[in-house]
This record gives sequence, structure tokens and C-alpha cells, in this order.
Amino acid sequence: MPTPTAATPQPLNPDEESLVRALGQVMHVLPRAIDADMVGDRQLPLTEYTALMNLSETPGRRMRMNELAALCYLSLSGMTRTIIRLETQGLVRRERCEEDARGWNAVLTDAGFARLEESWPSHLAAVRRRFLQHFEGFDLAQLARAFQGAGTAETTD
Amino acid sequence: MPTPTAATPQPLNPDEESLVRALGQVMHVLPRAIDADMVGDRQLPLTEYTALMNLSETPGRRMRMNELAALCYLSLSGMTRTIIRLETQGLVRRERCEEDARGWNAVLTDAGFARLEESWPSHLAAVRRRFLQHFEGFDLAQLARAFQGAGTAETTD
DNA sequence: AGCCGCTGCTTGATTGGTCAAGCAAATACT
DNA sequence: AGTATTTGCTTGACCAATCAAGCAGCGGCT
Repeated sequence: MPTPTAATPQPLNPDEESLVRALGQVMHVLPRAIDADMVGDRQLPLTEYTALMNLSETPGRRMRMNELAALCYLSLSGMTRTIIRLETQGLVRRERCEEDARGWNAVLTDAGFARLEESWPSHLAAVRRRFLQHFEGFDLAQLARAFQGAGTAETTD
Repeated sequence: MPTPTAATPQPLNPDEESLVRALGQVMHVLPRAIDADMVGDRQLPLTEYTALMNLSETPGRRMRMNELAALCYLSLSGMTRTIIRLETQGLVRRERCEEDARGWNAVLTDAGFARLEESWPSHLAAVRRRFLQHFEGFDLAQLARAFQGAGTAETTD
């Protein structure tokens, strides 16, 4: 019996191999690097930046914890803690939700909006330098679709 | 004065915008998803798998902590703790380094090698399904080069 | 030979995330 | 109407990573 226990799957070819290795590196390095850039430059961690940014794009600059957590790819408890950090800095305020007294809205304060405006160039620069720059010859729209697929792949199966 | 404080950088065009959004998602989701797959399937977290894998590819299946940490994209202390976890499972053993009594070698045990052999199909499947699959039409070699660039970009600039 | 600074690794303290349990409000059921 | 279930969020316990401090062994310098 050549393959005794489990079905041996098709191994990676050399190009796949090096892509996967590079992916491993990027998954580890990129988020930390961009975060470190933001912290070094603007004292605003990537997670907090992302929360502020999502809030800023919403009518009334407010959002339910639920929805914000999903947009930030964070667990609900992770979101709670992020919002608490932002609240203590005065960048976000929490208001009880009118139509459901269990719910809360995170509301971007003026200070929060100002902080965001002051920080986005730093974020933009980090993303350009660490990522976009390296994909210059590529069809970005096509690439974006592939990434979306990779990010939203079914959880189990 | 139209732009009072800082120079306003070139904003992202729509394609860049959606690529960056997708990147944000992927950076968050992919490592956790692959790790969760491995844990669910084989009880072996991605970090530990990576350490075993790197050890297995080295002559004598042994490596200095230093070097292993670099290959795993982990801090030295993070590597120490990972190795301790692996050691308590009997998958790795530590030996003092012969030519430098300060140093340690992490050595893959037979049990560790077996564990790796049993786990790699799961890792492979996760990587295929969550990542490679979504880049089917692409020039993988070219993509790999771009990713390598993104992962190794100069730290400060 | 002996001290001094450097190196390799571990350990302690902290951080930022997760999951599970808790709690209060809303909703469904009879 | 009154209870049971579900929902929305927070809190507690935990975990894996980081940085900073500690420590032992090495190597250079005199």
C-alpha cells in the first residue's frame, strides 16, 4: 500500500510553494508593520483607526456595536474593549440606542473626527509603501476581487 | 491656505480603495481562519505547525532559537514560549549548543515529525481553500514576488 | 589572567485579542 | 398577563504575542 493512512493531497508546485511562503510572511508581518507605523507616527493603533474610520463613514457618525464589530473584523467583546479605549481618549462616546434599550451606539466625537483626519495620511502612506507599491503592474480590480474571496471564504467545509 | 497643517497625499483611487479594504479583511481573517482550521482539524495551532515545519527542513532537524524565530516571524521570546509548548507535548527537545554554551538547539523529535506528517495535509488544504483557490487565473510566480516585496519592505523608510 | 561589554536566550509584566458566562431588555408563547 | 427564550452587550478568565530586564557564557583588550 503506497499511501497507507490518509489520502495524500496534491502537493504544491514550486510557484504555489513560494506564494504560500510569501503569504505566511505577509500575514505575519504586514498587520504588525502597518500598526507599528501608525503607532510610531500618530500614536493610533490600526484597530482604533479602523473603528474611527468606519464610524466616520456612517450617517450621524454612529453605529451599533454589532455592526461596527463586523466591519472591523473583531469579536463583539474585542469591539467593546476597543470602544472603551477610544472613549477614555474622548474620541468616541456611547449612547443608548433609542429603539432598543439593550443596544448602544458608538458615536464619533469631534475630537475623534479630528484625530482621524490627522491620522489618515499616515495610514495611507503605510498602506502604499508596504503594500500597494509592490503591486504596481497588476490589475488591481481583479486582485481586489480575489482578496475579497479569500477573506470571505466559507468558514467550515 | 488650502491645506494648512500637513501635505495632503494623493488619495486612493477606487480600485486601490477596494483592494486596501480587502487587504484589511484578509490580514485580519486569513491567519485566524487557517489557524482555526488547523486547530479544529488537527489540534495543532499554526504557529506550532510553522515551527515544526521549519525544523523538519533543516539538516539534523535542529536549529538555533535565533534562526528559527526569524523563520517563524516571531520574536525570540515568542519562539521560546512556542518551543516550550512543543516540548511539553514531546514534539521538540532542546539541546545545548555544542559550539556555544549559551545557545540552544530546538530538535524535532520523531513524535514531532510524525505530528507534522499527520498535519500537513490539513494545512495544505486550508491554504488551498482559503487562499490559492481564489488566485487561479493569476501568474503565481509574479504574485509571489510581489508578496515577498510586501513582506520584506524596509521597516522605517 | 582578568575585567568589560556583547550575545543568546529566558523570564516578568503588559497588551490586545478570544471564548464563555452574566445581565438586562425584548420578544414569543400560551 | 406571565413566563421562557432570545438578543445585545459587557465582564471575567485566559492565551499568545510583545517589550524590557535579567543572566550566563563568550571574546576582546590590556
